[in-house]
Amino acid sequence: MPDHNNLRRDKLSKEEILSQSPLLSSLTPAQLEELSNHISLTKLKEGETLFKQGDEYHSFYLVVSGLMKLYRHSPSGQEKIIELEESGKTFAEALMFSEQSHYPVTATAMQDSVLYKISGIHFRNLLVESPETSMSLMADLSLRLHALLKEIDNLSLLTGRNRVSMYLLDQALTKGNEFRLDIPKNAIANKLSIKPETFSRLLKELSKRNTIEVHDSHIIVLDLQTLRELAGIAG
Amino acid sequence: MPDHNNLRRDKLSKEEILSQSPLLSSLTPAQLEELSNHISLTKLKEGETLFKQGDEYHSFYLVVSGLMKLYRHSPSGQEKIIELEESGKTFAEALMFSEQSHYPVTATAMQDSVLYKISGIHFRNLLVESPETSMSLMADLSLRLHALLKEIDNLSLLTGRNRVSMYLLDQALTKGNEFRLDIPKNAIANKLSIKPETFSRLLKELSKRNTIEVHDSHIIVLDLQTLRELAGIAG
DNA sequence: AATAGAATATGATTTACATCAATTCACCAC
DNA sequence: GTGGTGAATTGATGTAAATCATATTCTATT
Repeated sequence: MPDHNNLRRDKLSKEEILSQSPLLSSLTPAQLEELSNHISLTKLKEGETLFKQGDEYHSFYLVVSGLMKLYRHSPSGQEKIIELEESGKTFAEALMFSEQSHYPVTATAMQDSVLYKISGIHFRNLLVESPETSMSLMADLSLRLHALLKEIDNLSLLTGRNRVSMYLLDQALTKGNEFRLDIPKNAIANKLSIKPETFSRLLKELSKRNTIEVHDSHIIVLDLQTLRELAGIAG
Repeated sequence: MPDHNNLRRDKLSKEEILSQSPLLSSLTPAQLEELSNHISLTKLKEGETLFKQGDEYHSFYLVVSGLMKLYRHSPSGQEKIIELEESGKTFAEALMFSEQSHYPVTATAMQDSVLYKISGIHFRNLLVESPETSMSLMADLSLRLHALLKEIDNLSLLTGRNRVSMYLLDQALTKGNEFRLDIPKNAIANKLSIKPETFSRLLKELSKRNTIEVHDSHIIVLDLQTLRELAGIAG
């Protein structure tokens, strides 16, 4: 319901959409024009898989609309969501450097999605000619590294309870004290590296403590302070 | 008098040592010469701390000799080793992009160590003129990204038992079936995100199953196949 | 409306660890 | 030697979360 942006987006030209991405915004119009020939539109229905972990790399992607789930398979058949990419985000661009590389994750659409598919080789060539772009890409990579470091912290240093609190806190701070969980609960649980059952129990526990109120996916935060404490600071 | 090696080392020019690093190898002699003015030698005794998590960023480092431990602090005072860097490796180079940035980890010497300290800003300026170097830096960043992704996998998908097996397997494959643990056991445990007690118990368990033999830090792998299975494949 | 199939919720049980505590051992200073 | 500090081991106990099992929705499709 809330997403007016997507409708707007469809009216924009390829170049306009592309230049909204931090990764591509430092390209000159000429460069963008040139690259544009090696960019194509990809549409996916919910549940469709774009590429699989281990597939040979050729392109990276920009999410125009929809929601992509990037996840890894373990040998035992479990999966772990690494990232959920929403409109405006690029993913799998880190791979264009290692010549002969393979996707380290599987990418599947969680909603009907529209993506731009951008040729890794051609973008790479562009980088060689545009130090500016290289710089901004490197800055982006460095940001991601930070985010992953923090994720490792969370996994190894915090409990599931901490992570759930942190997630709710984060949502409350960006969306206000009353909000909807916009992703299915089992996906959230996975992202937080706990089982859906545990997620459910933890939500219930927080309700009982009167820290939050839960009505299906509608959440009301009653006690931000407690949530902060349960999150283990760090926010 | 007897120690020719060290004398030799000292005879290697700064440039020669530096150019062995993948990150610096694509610089032209002139560029390297120029950068050289912004590189200095740093010596650390075992236990000394180079920089702390949160310190303001100014330089990245190349390990000439020794062993550096990079770790993060949790609010509750725990620490988690993110990386152990040995000779030839560079670290903290991902930060040179964000202007006003801070080290995301603490770096402490685990042995007496010698490092080159390389000015982030100056190196960054060089990148503009050296697309090749940018590429290799981006490849490096992208590798690290992968490594962290894998670490996240390990933490969320595998058990401590899996990780210990994987660690031993890895050691066995690189050093042979009989090897020494070259890092204190408590540091290994930390790297694997388990407690030293648990590490000890798991080693014992593997001994009992006749998968390995343990004599203090001397390990003999008896059954590589079992180790492989316990590691959950993936190696 | 009827039924199948997900996603959720709740309960009972098990598991892998952490935690707490005590002991031994090695290494170093004096 | 004596004592001290810190690493490693071993044991007893506690606990978070997974697992297994069963309801309870909720949604989608015919």
